[in-house]
Amino acid sequence: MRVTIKDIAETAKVSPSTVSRILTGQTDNYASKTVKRVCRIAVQMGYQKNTAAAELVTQKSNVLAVIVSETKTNFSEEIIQGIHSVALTNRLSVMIVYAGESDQALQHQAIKTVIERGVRGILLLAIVPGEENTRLLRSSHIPFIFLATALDKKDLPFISSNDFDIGYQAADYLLKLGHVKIGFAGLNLGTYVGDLRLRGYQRAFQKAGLDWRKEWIQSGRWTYQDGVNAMKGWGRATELTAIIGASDLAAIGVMNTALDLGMTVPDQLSVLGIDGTSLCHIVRPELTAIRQAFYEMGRRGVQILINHTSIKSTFTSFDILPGSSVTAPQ
Amino acid sequence: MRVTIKDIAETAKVSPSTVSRILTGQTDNYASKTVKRVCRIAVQMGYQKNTAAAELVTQKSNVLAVIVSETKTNFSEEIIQGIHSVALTNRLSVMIVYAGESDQALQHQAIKTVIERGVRGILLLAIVPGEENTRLLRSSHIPFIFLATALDKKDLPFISSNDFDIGYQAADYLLKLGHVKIGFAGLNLGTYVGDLRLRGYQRAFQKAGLDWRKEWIQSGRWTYQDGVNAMKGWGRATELTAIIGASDLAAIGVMNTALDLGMTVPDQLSVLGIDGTSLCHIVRPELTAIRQAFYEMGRRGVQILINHTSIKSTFTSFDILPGSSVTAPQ
DNA sequence: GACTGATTTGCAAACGTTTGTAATATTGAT
DNA sequence: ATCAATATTACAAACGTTTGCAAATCAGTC
Repeated sequence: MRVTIKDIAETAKVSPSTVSRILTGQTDNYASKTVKRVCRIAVQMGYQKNTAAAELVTQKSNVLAVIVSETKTNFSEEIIQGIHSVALTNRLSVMIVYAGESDQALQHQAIKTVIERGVRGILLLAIVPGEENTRLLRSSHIPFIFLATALDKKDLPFISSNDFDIGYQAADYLLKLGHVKIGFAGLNLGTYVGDLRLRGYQRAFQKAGLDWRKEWIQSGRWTYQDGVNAMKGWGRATELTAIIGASDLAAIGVMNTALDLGMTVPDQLSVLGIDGTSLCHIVRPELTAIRQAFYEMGRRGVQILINHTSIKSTFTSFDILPGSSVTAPQ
Repeated sequence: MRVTIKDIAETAKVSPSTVSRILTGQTDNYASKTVKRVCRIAVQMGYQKNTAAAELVTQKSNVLAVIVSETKTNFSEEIIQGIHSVALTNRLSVMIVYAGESDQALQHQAIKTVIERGVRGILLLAIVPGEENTRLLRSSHIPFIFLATALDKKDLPFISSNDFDIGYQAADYLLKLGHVKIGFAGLNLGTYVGDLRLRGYQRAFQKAGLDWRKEWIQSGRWTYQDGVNAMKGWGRATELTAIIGASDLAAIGVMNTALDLGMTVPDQLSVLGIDGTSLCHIVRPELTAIRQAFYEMGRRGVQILINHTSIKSTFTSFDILPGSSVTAPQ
């Protein structure tokens, strides 16, 4: 029912190939009056290109796929905005597919869907792939890159912060302020990222010639609730004078719970977040945090995928987002 | 270079049509040993269906398009999750395209993109379309529906809350608690939604036999900053005893600013949000809010689009999300 | 008016799948 | 062995676009 290139060709008294070339902008070899007429008729008839047909014959698509984990962190949005910004200037569409965080079946489904669509590139957000899904990605010969999560396997390309450095800098920042008993809440231990951040934290203590204790580390899965639980566990009378939240949400969980327990932040307890998302500004006191370059991750990810250079892992930088939740120990 | 249905057909010594039918699950009319063999070979050869080709011939796609406004509200995520949940069970993919909030050119671009892709349905999030884009949508004959924003034009289908009722209930809730001087911050006046909420607010006053004053209404664009500005404008010595934020963010802006001014919430000033997103839980005091059924909007939107019944506007219900930011006047 | 060269346009194949219809193979009864 | 009925598979067209190459048209020159 839709009007096709053929219909236009007929009413314009030219061949379909002429219409096609004109509509795709190859107007150089055409008389300008033909170009005008064809364009006018196309608009008049309400022509809409059939992308499926075009992609079929050209064997390529203008869609970027983003596979997002369901995880309840909140930085995805920022990354996706970065992705969109570059996609827009390159006339690429973005298709977003959700996959469970570690549900390999859902992941598989998502990856398969986008491969079958022959997308131009695949960006995987905060996703840790299993063996089989790694194979699937590779076999597709579609460029792909992982964002916001470093990976164990050295041959999978990713863009993320250096998590060891994050752990190190977070601890170092507090140590330099004079804190010596520093908690770490909500870390997902057992994951590559979680373990790295912890090692960075430990290294900072080592460099400072100080000891850390096991009970200062409360693991979890980066969530608000993990922060709440950690703080409840330590309790009001804790020896800790500063706490690092493994994510902004975890940090806010810690902070709110501390406040609920009747403690003051930052005077009695300093709280430092990791991520530096917009949440930091809307809580009181404003959260001081290690700010990751999420927007930049998204931008760079797309750029790497569409430049046909080799796809290699890189780190984005991070800095301190100043707030009011951290101070020197009183 | 990718392995096609033909390749499978050759190695399996059957015709392409056999392979196609088997791979699409029409196994009823095939000998089970053929089915087994074909499936095995397909997997072995690493076959991935070419969706573009399939969509071209079947003339339909399994993609739902979501057009999202860039606006800095934060409920989109919840709606999108609702959309995904229904999409998943119906084996539909979701393509998300960003468009400016009221930039008609960007909107046009986004709509055109998804139409050209022949998507199965279009969901427009918090978008107010212009004349031309309305025509474009209509002419495509693709089912579409607007979410989270009611529309002036009676013939455009939407799913949203009844904004008049929201304004009414928000004011009524505070009036019933005994407040009589109630502010309203961040409303985007001049938009259909903003005006409706204000009229609801006014009606509640009227019903209570009370008067409201113009300077109690501070317009804006639903943002955090608008809340901040409104509260700064009223100042510490305001006569107001309660304030409605036009969005959660606006309410939080009001609340934080009030706290920064040295006021206490809710004792000196009650603050009520509109939306009821997850933000309400992470601020202190927890924000009491009118909670809209965003997840439900997403779910219902998809259901309406894929059931081939007529697409009509409906309202979703809302309720009060209890928090600690509202109390009776002291 | 024929020839040249440049400009403009058309032909036809191809992309990989689906599907209506036709063809073939199989089975069981005679 | 023959036949009918059924179970299984193959043929071929179609979807709407792009694109290499060939064809047609045109302007200018002799």
